[in-house]
Order: sequence, then C-alpha cells, then structure tokens
Amino acid sequence: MKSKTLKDIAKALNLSVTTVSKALNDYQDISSATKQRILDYVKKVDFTPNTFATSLRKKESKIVGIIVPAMAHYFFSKLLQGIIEKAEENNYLVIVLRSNNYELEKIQIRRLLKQKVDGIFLSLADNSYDIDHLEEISKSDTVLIQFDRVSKIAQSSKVVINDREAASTAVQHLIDRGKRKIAHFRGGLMPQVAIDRFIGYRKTLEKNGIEFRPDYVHICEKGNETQGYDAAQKLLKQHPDIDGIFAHTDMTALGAIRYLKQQKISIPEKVGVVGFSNWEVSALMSPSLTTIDQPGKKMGKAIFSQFLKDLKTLKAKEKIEFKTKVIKTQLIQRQSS
Amino acid sequence: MKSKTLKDIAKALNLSVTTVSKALNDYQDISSATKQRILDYVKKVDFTPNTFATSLRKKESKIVGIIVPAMAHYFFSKLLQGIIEKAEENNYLVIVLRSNNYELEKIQIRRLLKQKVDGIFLSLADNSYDIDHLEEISKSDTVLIQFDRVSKIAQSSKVVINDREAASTAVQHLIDRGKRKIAHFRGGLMPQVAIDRFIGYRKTLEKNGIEFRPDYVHICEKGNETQGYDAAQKLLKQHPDIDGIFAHTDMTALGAIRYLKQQKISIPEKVGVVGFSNWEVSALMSPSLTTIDQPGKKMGKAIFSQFLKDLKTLKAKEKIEFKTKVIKTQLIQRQSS
DNA sequence: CTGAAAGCGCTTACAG
DNA sequence: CTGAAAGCGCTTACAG
Repeated sequence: MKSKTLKDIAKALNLSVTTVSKALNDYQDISSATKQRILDYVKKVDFTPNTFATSLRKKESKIVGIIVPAMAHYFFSKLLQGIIEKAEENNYLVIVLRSNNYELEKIQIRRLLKQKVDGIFLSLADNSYDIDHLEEISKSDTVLIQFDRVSKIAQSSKVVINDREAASTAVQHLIDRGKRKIAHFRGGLMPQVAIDRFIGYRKTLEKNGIEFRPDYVHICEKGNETQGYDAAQKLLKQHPDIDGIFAHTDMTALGAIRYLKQQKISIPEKVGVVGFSNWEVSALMSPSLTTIDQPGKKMGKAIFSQFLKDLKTLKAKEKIEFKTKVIKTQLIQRQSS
Repeated sequence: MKSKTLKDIAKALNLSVTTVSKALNDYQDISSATKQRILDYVKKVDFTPNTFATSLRKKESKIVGIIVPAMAHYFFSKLLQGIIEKAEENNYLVIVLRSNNYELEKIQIRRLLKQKVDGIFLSLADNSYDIDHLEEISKSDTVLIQFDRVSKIAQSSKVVINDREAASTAVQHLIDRGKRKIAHFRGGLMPQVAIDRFIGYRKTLEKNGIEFRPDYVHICEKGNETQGYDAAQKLLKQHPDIDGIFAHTDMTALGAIRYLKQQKISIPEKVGVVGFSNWEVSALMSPSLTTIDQPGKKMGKAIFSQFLKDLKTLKAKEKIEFKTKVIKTQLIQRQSS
C-alpha cells in the first residue's frame, strides 16, 4: 500500500501543500475553519507525514540512542525502562546499542551520529582511556548525556549516584551492626565508580577508628557471582576472623554468601554481607541480601529529562550549562546484615 | 559543525554528484581509478551520506523495531541481545518499545510504521484479541516477525519454542523422579503459551496413567514470585500429599520453593519443583532450580535472520513464504528435582 | 565512463 | 489568510 503524501491531502481538499503543512504544524497564520477541515480529513484517512522528509528538512530525528553493556543486567534493564517511558511520553524513539569496550564504543557512537540521533546516552566502558569520541558527539550538534560511569573531564550533563556516599552508608551500617573486620570486594582499578566506592569504604573505616587493611580488599573486576565466591574463599582462608563484607555488586555479594553458607559460617551473626545495586534477586535469596538501592528507572527518567533541557538550549543556539544530577540511593536492610 | 554532503565531495574532486554517489554505491559503470579517488577522499574526510536523504529516496530505513513487555525480564533481555547483535552485524539499528496490553501495542506499532522501520518484531500481549494491527503492518510493506506469543491466524513468519513439548519434558522428568501427585501453576487462560504448557502437562500425566486433577492446577497469571508462594500455600493446605510442582515461570517456581522451605517441606525429597525459562537466578538459588532452558539469545538471532530473508523476498516483489522456526529447549536439572 | 536533471516528501521564507 | 517556489541531500533513469 502506497502511503499518502501531503500532496494527496492537498489535492483532495483543493488546497496547497503549504497550507496543509501549516495546519499540521500549528502555524498561526491559517483560518481555524481551514485548519479544522484539514485536521478532520487527515484523521479520517489516517495520514502521518513521512518522517524521512521531515527529518531531512528539520534536521532532527526524534530518535535518541543509548549504549549499554553487552549483557543482561537488571540495573540497565530498569534504566532503559525509565528512558523509554519518558521518551515515549515525548514522542521520541530509542535505539539501543551494546558496547563493553572502548573500540566498540567508538563504532557505536559513529553509527548513532550517522543516524543523526538527537541525543546519545552513554556510560563509559571500563577501558575507555580518552574522550575523543565524546567530543565528536558535541561537535556534531548532538546532545550527550553521560550516566553512571562518567568522565570527569568530558563536557556534558551527567546523571550519577554518589558512589562514595553510598559505599560509606553500606560500611557504616556494618559497623553499626557491630562489625569491625570488614573486607571489601571491589571493582577494577580504572573505573571511577570502583574507585569511589573504595574510597567510601576506606574513609568510613578510618572515621570510625578502624584500621584500613589492604589485605582485606579483593578485586572482583567482572562483578559476577563466581568472583565473589572465589574472593570469599581466599579472604576467609587467610583471615578467618573477618566479620563483614562490603561487595561492589549484588552478584559478588551472592557469591560470597554461597561460600559462607557452604562453610557453615553464619550470616549475619558471624559475617555480615552488604551488596550494591539492589537487583531483583537480592530480595529472593536466602538469606536475603542487604544492599544499596540504585534506582535505575529514576536515573533513566532523569537522563531523558536532562536531554530535553539540553536539546532545547542547543536548538536556541545558546550555550548549554552542563548539569550533574545526583540521584539518591538508600540502604535496603535485609537478612544478610 | 555542519556535516559534509555529496555536493561538497563532488566539488572538491571536480566531479559530479552523480559520479560520487555511484562510487559510494558500488555501481559498475565507473572507472576504477575515479572510484578509488573518491573512496580515498571520502575516507580521508570521514564522510557518510545523510541517512534521511538516503531513506527518503530508497524508502528503507535500515531500522527495525521490537516491542517487549514493560518490565525487566531476563528472557527478553537475552532475546534483545541476540537481535541487536545480529542487527549490528548487518548494519541495522534497533528501536525498542514497550507494551503489555492490546491498546498500547497498537499505538507502538503505529509509531514504528510512522518511522518506516523495515521490520517489526512482536510478541503479542495477553489481551490482544484481534490482529487488525498486525494486518496493518503487512499492508504497509513492513516485515512482521512474531515470536514467543504468536497468533496462529496472523500471516507472518514466526520464531517460537514448542511449549507443549517443553512442558511435557518437565512433567515427564518429575514422573521419572518418582513423583505422582504433580501440580501445575499455569499462566492465564488466554495466552497460547499458557494453554500449550498446560496441555503438555495434562497429556503427559495421562500418557503415564496418572489421573489429571483440575484441583491440582492453579492460575498464576502474572507469573511472579508472590503468586507462586500463594499458590503453593493454597495447594498444600488442600493437598498436603502433593509431591511435584511444575510452574510456568521460574519466578513462580521460586515463590513455591520459598513456601516449601518455610514449611520445612524437603525439596526435592518430599516435593520436586520444576520451573520454566532458565533465568539467571535459577542457578543461584538454594536449592537451585530445575527448569526448561528457553534460549533467548538464540531466538533473537533467529528472529533477525528470518527478517532478513523475508525482507529480501519483499524487496524482490515476490510473495513471502511464511516460515515458523521452532527453537529447541532443554531441561536443566538442578537441586530442586 | 561521466553528468544534468528529476524527484523522494516535506518545511519555510516570501509574495500577494 | 493562502500558495508558489526553493531546497533539505540523496539516488537513478537517461543522454551523451
């Protein structure tokens, strides 16, 4: 079925293409009678303007792109939900791409720029060592919003949580529960979020007069269950007197719990465990997991709202004032602590 | 930064726009020297043709759309991964929309058709009672691929699993483990997948000479954890001698397990439990869950491959021969059975 | 082998 | 208030 065009509508109504277009785009210089006639007819024949032509003329696509890690991940699932919901409300479509490394990130950004999306939402890959590709985005009049893993130097609005504070809350909670020998299973050495969570851990110990011990810190770069299990095993063999574990992801925490259960080490009496992110599973496990709730959906919505603001500024040819929105996290206490 | 156009390239090389375009589109009637010169220059200045213009001319967008349920869902996460991966390989972009009911489904399809995507991938909402909106897709020269929850009457290629057979495998497994009083927590009465899983359950009982009892069947429409817990409670209060449960989702199964554990009913000795889908959590729970693996990623890839085939046929103005691809499932035995 | 010209379906500055 | 015309950046049938 060939789709209708403005021309078809104009001919059917004995009007010019210009007039029809104006009616459809809420121009003021048009009689309300004509406008109504056009609107009625358009509705009747179910006409919608060709997006390619509109985009070509207006130079805007009403599409945004988001690059997410290449794995099934509860937090990103929720984040995506938030973005898509807000996008739909505002008549935007969302293209989803995957990337987990710097090279691919570059390629995906190229793809999105080529598609002339109006905005790109990005959480940096762990190994993204420069930000040339981010600068390319700004240069091409596309709004960039960074979230979660952001670059401090790249110029753009950002939506983040306060990782340091969240980690601090988690560790303080363990201390308040009477724990003193608290280990930390951290992310890699590069990503800022891993660094911040580590700093939150360390500072909170020190603030409470507890000595920081590097041998209580294990790196679980992938943040998966297996690494948590392995780290717990190593840790407890070396230091059987550990009484708390703050893990940088829920999965790592669950791995640690699996080891503890296997060793018949009681949770939380002997060892308290706190995770990070509040994945769906955390509530279902036994013992259920105390964790930091990282509100993905809320972040997603914040990302899109910020995008709309920045886009508006950009369209007005004004200078964008980059904002960093910090989304509140909170501790969810459950059975593991 | 204003992006370059074909015209800019042509001027810089002292050629016509036509020639440049031909070089870029692998036309044969062009000297290889000229072609090379163009390709080199284009590469040097990092030019890519404006997609809006190309799409407007070619009437194809190189974008596909997928409509998924409005919730974080492991299976759909994996499916999406498969689709996106395959799409990227073929230089397609993927727009993701959400819907969980008939009305919204209609709106989302309109959105995608308006965007003139080349293909739409859809799993029907539970309450989608007609297929007018699916017919709209075919009418507008867009390829429709149905997956998972498909309509038997709607004309399109489909990617599914054999729900009846999978359910049968699950129930036979419980029987082989010595269970005889096997309950079924099923989905709603409408969706075909729920019906098929139920039929698989019932037939397998009968094939093994076990009487089918309607009071052993509970409806857990939402398929979540809470409904599984509640159903288990009701079931076991009425029939304390139940020795097996086949749940239509992993979450329902996990809810049932939570109740059983709370009642100190031993799993799998007293009651064996089998779920459906093989979500990530199933392996992590204690006891870990026996379940049917529903290979989301594989399905996603199959969906995209079928789309490419059907699109090719459509472009050639030939009649599409609709295919239904059945993806193999398998039982993953774990501690719960 | 190269290029002039038409046209995809819109929006918008301008004229009346 | 209405409309003729230019132009967004491409592709392609056609001429030479």
